[in-house]
Amino acid sequence: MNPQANKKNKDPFQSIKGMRDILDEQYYHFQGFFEKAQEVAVYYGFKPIETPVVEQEGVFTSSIGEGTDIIDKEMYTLKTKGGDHLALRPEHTAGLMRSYIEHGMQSLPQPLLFYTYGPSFRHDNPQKGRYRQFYQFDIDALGSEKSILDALVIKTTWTILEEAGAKNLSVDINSIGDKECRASYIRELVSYYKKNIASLPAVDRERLKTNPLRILDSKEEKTIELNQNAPDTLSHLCSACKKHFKEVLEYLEKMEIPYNINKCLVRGLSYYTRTVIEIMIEDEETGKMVTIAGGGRYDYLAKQLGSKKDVPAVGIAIGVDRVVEAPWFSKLAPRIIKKPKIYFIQLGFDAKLKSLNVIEILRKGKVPIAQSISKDNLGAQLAVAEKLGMRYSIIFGQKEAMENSVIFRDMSNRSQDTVKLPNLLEYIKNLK
RNA sequence: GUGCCUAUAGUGUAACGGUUAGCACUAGAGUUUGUGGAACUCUCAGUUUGGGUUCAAAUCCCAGUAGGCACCCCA
Repeated sequence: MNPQANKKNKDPFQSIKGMRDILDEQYYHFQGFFEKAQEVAVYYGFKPIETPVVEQEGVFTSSIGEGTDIIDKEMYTLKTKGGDHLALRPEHTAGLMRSYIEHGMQSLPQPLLFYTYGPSFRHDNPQKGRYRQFYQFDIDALGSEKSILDALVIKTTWTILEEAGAKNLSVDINSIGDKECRASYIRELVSYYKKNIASLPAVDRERLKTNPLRILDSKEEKTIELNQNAPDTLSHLCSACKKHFKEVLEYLEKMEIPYNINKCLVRGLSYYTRTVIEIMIEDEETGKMVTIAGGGRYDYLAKQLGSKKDVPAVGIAIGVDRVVEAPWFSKLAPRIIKKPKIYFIQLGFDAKLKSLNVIEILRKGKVPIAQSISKDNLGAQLAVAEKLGMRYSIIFGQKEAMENSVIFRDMSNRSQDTVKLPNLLEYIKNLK
């Protein structure tokens, strides 16, 4: 068998690996979360923005950085018939900054606070809470290097997550410095690892060449041991970075956000500077800490995207799939779902014909209802209404259809009135 | 990209290598049903895909695909 020929055996109509349909309850969970997140973001002064899902490949390669896994093996790239090299966004930040530069937003009063959300794409192997098409909610503050913005972004994210039901969140924070101090720090770090290269596992030797900072959050036991005595970023910060970091921590204390300085916290993306953040929560099943939001400051990204001036900025992305699937998620209901108090029961063909008119009256009167169009008998339908916890039901049968009226039944005391259709809205209004 | 585990109607499940792949729920058609969780009748629908072993494969073997878990990486 030729294994290459087998590759073509894929069912052409099957949904692709790592991608899924979002339906029913789950759809509402996403929608409910996005509504709540927007509400909080707007409250803190963030404005909505939406950038395209596809960008020129260069937007991501030059910002996220070649040598990172995201670019080297996880990005969905495509070539158009016209020969353009495009890519599905692997995250929101690069596109957001591209938009800022392209629209000359430097000339607006700074900073600009944005939120954005939607799908991103990474060609990664799926596992729990991890899909190839995944959803992020991003909070970003562009155009200022003030430390209060780092704190504001954290605070906003924190609040969104708490409103979504998260308890006992933990914030890991670190500073990886700027161009003043980072280069010399990395040099020192590299020389430290080189000195101890004998006890450095193979994976991390590889990282020493590609991205030495990442050795700091290695999971290799030997490396973790080694990292205890590794030079840490904080003591190598230049005075400006040190001050910035200290201020961020002060703000967090004022806002009563508990944080944990994690000297081994670094970021894989090459555009990060100074503050790096990760917000984690304990997974109730495994007891492990799971990252549900992450981000940091990216003061140099703008220049990498062709801006003549630096645009200091800071942002965090929430992994929405992980939030919505978590057992603690409070299943926020979207606003379009109104919880009805009235159950509409219809009996017989004539009633069904006319029932649409009755429903239209109720809809215009903004009275939310639930209804059954099944042909169950009256008793069964009343039972359903009972089960759904309806306070009232409207019974509309042959007789009522003839008489242009409905029976309005109070489920709690089983009393009922016959109400003429023209008086129905008035009658309902008087109930409340 | 790597490793381990898994795959039977829409869902949940059953079937020693051996009859026509069974059951429940759901769905659809119908009968009955005018006041608090109805009954009955009928119907649709399945062995993930491709190979192999065998007289015989849902069952054993190989590969593909998808899902789960872990690594890598990351939100």
